[in-house]
Amino acid sequence: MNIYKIYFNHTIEILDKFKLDSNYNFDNTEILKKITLEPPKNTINGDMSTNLAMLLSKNLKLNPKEIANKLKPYISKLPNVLTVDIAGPGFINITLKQKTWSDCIKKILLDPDNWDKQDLGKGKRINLEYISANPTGPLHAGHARGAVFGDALASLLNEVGYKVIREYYINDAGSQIEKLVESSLIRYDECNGKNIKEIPVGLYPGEYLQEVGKALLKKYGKNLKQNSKEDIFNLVREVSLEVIMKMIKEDLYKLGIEMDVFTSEHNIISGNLLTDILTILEEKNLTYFGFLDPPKGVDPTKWERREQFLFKSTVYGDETDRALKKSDGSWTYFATDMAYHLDKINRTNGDLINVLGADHTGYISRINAAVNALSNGSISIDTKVCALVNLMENGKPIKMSKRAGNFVTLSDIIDAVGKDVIRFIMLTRRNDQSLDFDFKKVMEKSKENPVFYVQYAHARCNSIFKSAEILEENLHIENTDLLSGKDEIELIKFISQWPRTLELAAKNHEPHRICYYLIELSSMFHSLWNKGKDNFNFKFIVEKDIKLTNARLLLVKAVALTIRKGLSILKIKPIFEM
RNA sequence: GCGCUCUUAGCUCAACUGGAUAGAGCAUUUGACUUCGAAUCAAAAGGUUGGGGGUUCGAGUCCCUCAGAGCGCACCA
Repeated sequence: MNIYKIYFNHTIEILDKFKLDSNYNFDNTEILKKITLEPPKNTINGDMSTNLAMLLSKNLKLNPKEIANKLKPYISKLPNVLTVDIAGPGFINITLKQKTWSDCIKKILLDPDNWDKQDLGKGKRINLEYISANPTGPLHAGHARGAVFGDALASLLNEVGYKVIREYYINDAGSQIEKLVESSLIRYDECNGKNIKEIPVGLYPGEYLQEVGKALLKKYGKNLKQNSKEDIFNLVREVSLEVIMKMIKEDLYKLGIEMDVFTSEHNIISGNLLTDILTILEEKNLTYFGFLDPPKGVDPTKWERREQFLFKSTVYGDETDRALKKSDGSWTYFATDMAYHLDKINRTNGDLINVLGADHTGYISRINAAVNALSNGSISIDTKVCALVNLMENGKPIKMSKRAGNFVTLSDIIDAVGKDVIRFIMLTRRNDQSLDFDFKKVMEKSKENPVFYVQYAHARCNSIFKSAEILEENLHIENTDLLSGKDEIELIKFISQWPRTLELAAKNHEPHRICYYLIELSSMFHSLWNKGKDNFNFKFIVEKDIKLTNARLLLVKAVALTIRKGLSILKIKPIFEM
């Protein structure tokens, strides 16, 4: 039950009626795209506001206010309208009867699980690829943001009716895997009692690889190296990946994340997909052997002009064409990634979303071109970029150096502050803005810490039920029209905006909106709570008035319910007692 | 050098994707606990949305330009 949607639909009906009645002849397809019905930013402008008159003014060549006046009678006739005002440059502001709002609480509580359900996705499938960290070591702090962002987005899209596939791409091919194998072998020797001294530069020095060494020793004993070179490589590769992916999965699990699909780059390469993309591209005449211009900034002495096998990504807006094969004839990373995207397209039969780190922004346009070419433009891909996270300790940045080995792992952070705190804080900024994560601040029990602030509001709700000595679920859903205080009604209006917030967050792929909504809802609730301190009449529990108390407790219940809904999308546990 | 992403109050950030007087929190000043949890609340003050142009009924949001920050820039992954 999205009340704003209901009146939005009324507005569209009015447009049709108005067109008919007034004999105006105009094409309203543009207007239908731009028409809005929103809660105004400032509450003095009523409950809902539409820009319809302003949009019509272009077509009718009339002053928007004049049109608004003509529309006014139509809107006044809509159900439960108290007043219609024309304001500013031509906004039509609607105020509904108070009872409409108090009735909302009734509707919400009569169907608490489903009142906010909306089927935007209509069961459509979406493939959401996120994290996809290289399988060469455990996840570190920087991975947390993309992980949480992707996971919250998946959860959010599921909530509004999409069928989301949570996918992780394992980059288990290429030179970094060769280095991993080499590094693992050193650790194997170490476990075998050999003194290994320092790990050579360029290899992976992390001690976590000792786990791989141990696993190798356990599985193959002391004679692993008697196998052929190729066999050793494959055996070590397999065990290394197994051990490290297990670490990664465990860390993700600790963060509340379970992926649906893990796809291996290695498998993509050994399958038929690369010949498939070649067939598609060649059919469209999108490949050629040729030369690329040197990029402007590159040192000319280092530039070597050579012929390459290229994909015409410029056809789809990329800045330059991209190489598909290396000079030794093997496929480039981009080519296999293209094949991987074809794989996703085939399996998903729906749109794609990629969540990347900020250091991969330069990669987006070529992937867009690839998806466009491979799907004939029928599949859309949205790439969300997560900006940097600055780890701080009490306002000062924590210096990390991979070489010195003192980088903070994801597991460290989870152990330090808990998964719920990480999940919330990582979403308190838009994804494309960099974010400070301060270990001290996120653990603070004060308003400065938004997780605490929201949880505290929820705990307070619960505390009221305890004081009233009634269980939330035993409240009778009646007398809601006793909710008549200005702040009570404002709070109800804000709760009524919840489905709208969900919709906006889902459509724009912006889960941070959920966090901001919850913070504001909590703020309104805390405020109302304190009203009762200034004035006895505003307390939720009014000793001598059971009916009024019941009505107010229903409002509190709706607040608690909405906080829980929001948190559950973020996969955060609500706290009932601090 | 080229491209992408950014720049909003002293600080950290929002702003319903083009809407009305740009909103919060910190910090500052001042108030509210014999009463449902003061871990909270109320109020004041704080702005030429980096500068300059343009598009239109209307711009933080779109276009151009300049300045600054971050990231990326032929076979790596």
